[in-house]
Amino acid sequence: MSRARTTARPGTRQRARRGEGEKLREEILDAAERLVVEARNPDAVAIRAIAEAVGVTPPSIYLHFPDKEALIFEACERRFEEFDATIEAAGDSVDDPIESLRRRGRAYVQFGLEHPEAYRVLFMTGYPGRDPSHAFAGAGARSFGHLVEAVRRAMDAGLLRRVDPVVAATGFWTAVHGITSLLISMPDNFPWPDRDALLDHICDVQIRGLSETSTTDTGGST
Amino acid sequence: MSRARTTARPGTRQRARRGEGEKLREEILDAAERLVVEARNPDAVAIRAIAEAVGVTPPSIYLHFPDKEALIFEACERRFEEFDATIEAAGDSVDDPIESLRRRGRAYVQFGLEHPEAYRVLFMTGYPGRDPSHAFAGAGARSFGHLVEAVRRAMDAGLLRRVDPVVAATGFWTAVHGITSLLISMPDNFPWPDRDALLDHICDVQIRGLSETSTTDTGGST
DNA sequence: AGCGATAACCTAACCCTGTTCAGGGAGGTC
DNA sequence: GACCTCCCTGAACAGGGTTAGGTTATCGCT
Repeated sequence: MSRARTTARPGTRQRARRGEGEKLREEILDAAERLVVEARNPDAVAIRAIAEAVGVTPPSIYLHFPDKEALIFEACERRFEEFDATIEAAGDSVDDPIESLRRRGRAYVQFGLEHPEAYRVLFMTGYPGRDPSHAFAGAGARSFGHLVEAVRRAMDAGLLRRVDPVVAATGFWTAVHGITSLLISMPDNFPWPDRDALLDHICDVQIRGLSETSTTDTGGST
Repeated sequence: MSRARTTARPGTRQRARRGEGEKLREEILDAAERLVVEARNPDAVAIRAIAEAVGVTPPSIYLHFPDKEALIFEACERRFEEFDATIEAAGDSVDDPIESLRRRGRAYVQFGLEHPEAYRVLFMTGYPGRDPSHAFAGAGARSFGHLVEAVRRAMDAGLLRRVDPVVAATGFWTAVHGITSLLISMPDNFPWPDRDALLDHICDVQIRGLSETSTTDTGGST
């Protein structure tokens, strides 16, 4: 209960036994995630601070991670599985495919807002040149596949227009990402309308926009 | 045409005359914007590099900007006016309020992708504690006001459902921001569907979702 | 013309950062 | 006990943002 977690002199930590070198790796990831959450800003947490929190010297970090960016990314990436599971649970909590989609959207936003640092690192801070595609090829692709299936189920039930499910799912994703990321990155005093009303509206527009037979025939552009 | 723009020894620059101290400020902003675009990453451009590009020493920068973040933000903020004007022009290029909204959406995404660094700084990199609200209270609020009016016009023409125009405009904004920001920050090899088809779909869903009398009655969610 | 005031800028340094290189010390094996 | 190997340090490098204090050029004024 009273473990000294915030600081630890190097040497404090008990050296890992032989063959248990990976133990330090996990401790580093734990500390990194914790510090990122506390600082509410990945750039503000220093490698030295992470090392100190673990009770180890900075170079030890580089025995397990190529650079800081990879470490931070991996620390945040671990939330990805939980992210997917949370959304799936929300989606499975109801039978109606439409309501299921709505709950998925709400769960997505809620999870993002509950883990803004991880969400930011995963979805908002990719720079050209950097390539964390493995993350999106793994847990990300799986999670996206779940969304596609949810959309497809609604289509099969005749509740949504038959468009390309992948395009529809991508559009749904970008919509919920839009509000999530803006809620995270806009200044605290940004003049948002009522949040719940806005979220309801956004999900509503998605569902309506994907539904059958709207009155306005959306003709081609140009 | 052959001005040495990339480097300049301090002292190279001719000292501004009395009362023209603000000249350096503009030169700094120009250099900062140029370097950010070249580096495609705001964090990668150093104050020292900006100073050198202008032909001045680093401390001179702090005579005009409180810190690096403020400098970079202001350099990117200057695009905001142009952003608004571009969207307005696109929206005014057609009479039909619905098609006008669609063109606004497309113009928004296009502008964001043409100025990804500025877009990122303005809309994707706000951290809690940082407060650039003046930007959104100025050009941002004006631009958003234009969008609200465009939505209201479509409602007045009986083409959109009568919901709160501010909520509808906010939802529209978050939608186009969603795809814009993800196209900017996802890895280059991310498996996007066809971009044009996706953008058309997204605008389509927004329009349909805001239109009158969809078949599915979207009941309240708990 | 000369002088002081002051705006405009520079010199030098501080402290912190990510990262590297070479070395030391504990655990297990013979 | 000797040795080897894995786990980790000590010390340093190169570069970053930022600051305290000094220097220079310009301009109004006499």
